[in-house]
Amino acid sequence: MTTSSRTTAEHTSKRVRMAPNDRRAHILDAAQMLFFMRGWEDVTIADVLNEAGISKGGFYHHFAAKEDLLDGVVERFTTQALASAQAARDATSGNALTRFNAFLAESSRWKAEYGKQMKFFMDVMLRPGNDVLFARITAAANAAAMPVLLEMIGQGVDEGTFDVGDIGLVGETITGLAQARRAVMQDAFSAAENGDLDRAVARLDRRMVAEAALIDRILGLPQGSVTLSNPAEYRLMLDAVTGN
Amino acid sequence: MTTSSRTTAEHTSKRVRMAPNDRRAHILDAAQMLFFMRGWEDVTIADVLNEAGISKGGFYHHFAAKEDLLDGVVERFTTQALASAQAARDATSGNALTRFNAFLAESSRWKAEYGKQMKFFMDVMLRPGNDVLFARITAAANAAAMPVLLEMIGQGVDEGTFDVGDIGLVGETITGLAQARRAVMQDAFSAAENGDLDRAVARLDRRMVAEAALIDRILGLPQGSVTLSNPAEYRLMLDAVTGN
DNA sequence: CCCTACATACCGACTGCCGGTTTGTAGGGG
DNA sequence: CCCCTACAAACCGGCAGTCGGTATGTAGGG
Repeated sequence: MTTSSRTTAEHTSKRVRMAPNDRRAHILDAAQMLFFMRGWEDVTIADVLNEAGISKGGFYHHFAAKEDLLDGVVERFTTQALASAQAARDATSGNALTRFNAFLAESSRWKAEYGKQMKFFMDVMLRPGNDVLFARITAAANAAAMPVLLEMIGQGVDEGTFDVGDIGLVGETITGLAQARRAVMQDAFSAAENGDLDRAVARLDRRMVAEAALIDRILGLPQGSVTLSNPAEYRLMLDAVTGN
Repeated sequence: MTTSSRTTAEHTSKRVRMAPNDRRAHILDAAQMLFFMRGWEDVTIADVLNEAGISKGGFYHHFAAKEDLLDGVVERFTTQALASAQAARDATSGNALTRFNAFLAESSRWKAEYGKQMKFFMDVMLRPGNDVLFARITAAANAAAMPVLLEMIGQGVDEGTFDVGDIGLVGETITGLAQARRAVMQDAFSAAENGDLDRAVARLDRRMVAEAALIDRILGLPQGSVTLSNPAEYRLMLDAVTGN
């Protein structure tokens, strides 16, 4: 009934003033949605303007360039994505392995919860031409996750739980694993879409088990220490896709 | 004095007919040089036209789009880069470890030989905004190197030399290492440019030793099996930079 | 309490440039 | 001689970014 709160555009052409932070967030919402659906190169400023229901001048009052939008979206998204996992790590006491596993578990849970959006995400990321978006997001995510990772590995080394050569290298390798996982993810997603949910879950789980075993080696842990397998959550996440 | 063979542009506007393959290569030369110096987004078709001394019509007669240029350059470059290493592997007989080390050694030698171009390469790749170029090249290089890697790992597993869980995952992890190395490389390059060659060599060598140790673990080999350290070559490569 | 002066959010026509297309032409092999 | 291919050059549509101007507050003096 009120004049405000339109979900999509529909120019009222009435000028609405907002607090800078709110407007920024509002524009970022529109941009993020478009980027995740259609990628970076395919989305024009005009699209964002239309979606956000704002003018060009208004936009450029809050953002210096199209690139700024990317930075903003990427930062918000990665911060969000990491926050819960980091909190889980902080809330867990005990030795490094326990905390590391808590971190991984919460990270996995987050992905399952946002399964549907992850599907869009993955779909778009995989399309060639969207290397930019993907590179930016993974780079930002890695940069954000790295100190968290290193702190845990450092604790493990201090405790004598972990046996590691170059800590930084190990951190990079582990984030590299998550990065390389995207191909498998895409595979699983498409399998799930074709109705073969069991196969999709199995494929993802097989990958995660292999990754866990590799990380055990890398950290100098006995096999079975790191737990990454959680078929139930994979099923949840992949199911969210088919349920559309 | 002759009308032909200008190194840079200077329109003669005289029509010169070339065999398609030659012209293609000629354009790729110009494009590669520009891309490596200024990146992908910053180079316009007009720049390439100017550098190659050809018209737009001529260009689009040989390439369907700007993207095609990227593909062409990337493919040529990665093929070149991998060829010698692959040949070294093929020429070496013996167990998997021996062949793997031969492969790594030749790959390193190639980088040392092309040190100067590598410097440009790294410089450009590191600049934000060139994610596309970097992503494409690494993706292509990984794709090209993967079968070669997998063949060797497979042999090692069959022989019982290697102890590996998921072969594909191991391959991805190893290529991931090379990918993550770029930051260290950039560090070393800039240190070398500031005259601190010893420090640069030491830093790179330290990284390579750590990588080798990690790969030992990943492949289930005793420490010291995989050799990646070669300070003399690092010095050669880094020296080529300062010698400019 | 209101009016003025100023700051800031916002608008929309306009521009320069860039990737790509179309139409025209030279020139060498058959 | 001629025709097909390699090339030239004018042209086009669309995009990111700019700029002069307008609406919406807000602070402070009378």
